[in-house]
Amino acid sequence: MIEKGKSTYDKIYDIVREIPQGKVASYGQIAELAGNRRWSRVVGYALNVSPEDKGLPCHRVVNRYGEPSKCFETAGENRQIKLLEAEGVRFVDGRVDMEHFQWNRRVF
DNA sequence: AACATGACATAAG
DNA sequence: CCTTATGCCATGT
Repeated sequence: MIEKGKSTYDKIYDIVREIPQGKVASYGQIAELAGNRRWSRVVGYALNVSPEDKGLPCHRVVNRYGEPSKCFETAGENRQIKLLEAEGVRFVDGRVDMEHFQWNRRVF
């Protein structure tokens, strides 16, 4: 069967939903897993226009430096950081410790 | 079809 | 470390 209807955004959302709790993924990583590593920008755009946060842990997506999005800034604090820390993700100097918390997809 | 936008990534100075 | 500039690509107008 021809499976269509799956737009690029859907693929991206699908990957994002697979990010386990306590882990984070970079835009480039998601783009690559979604099928094209050059979709990094599209990933950000997709999350920006994401219809709902339901089942979409967009807070587990950070840039390659582990920095959270400014869109989560509220009252001078990043809600994204709080959410991640609540999941066990450690932050160092305002950035995620990517070395230890970046999603591997093949857990091991 | 053309242009503008964007929660990125990489390179260069 | 910082700022610019360029590449990249789906979407919306």
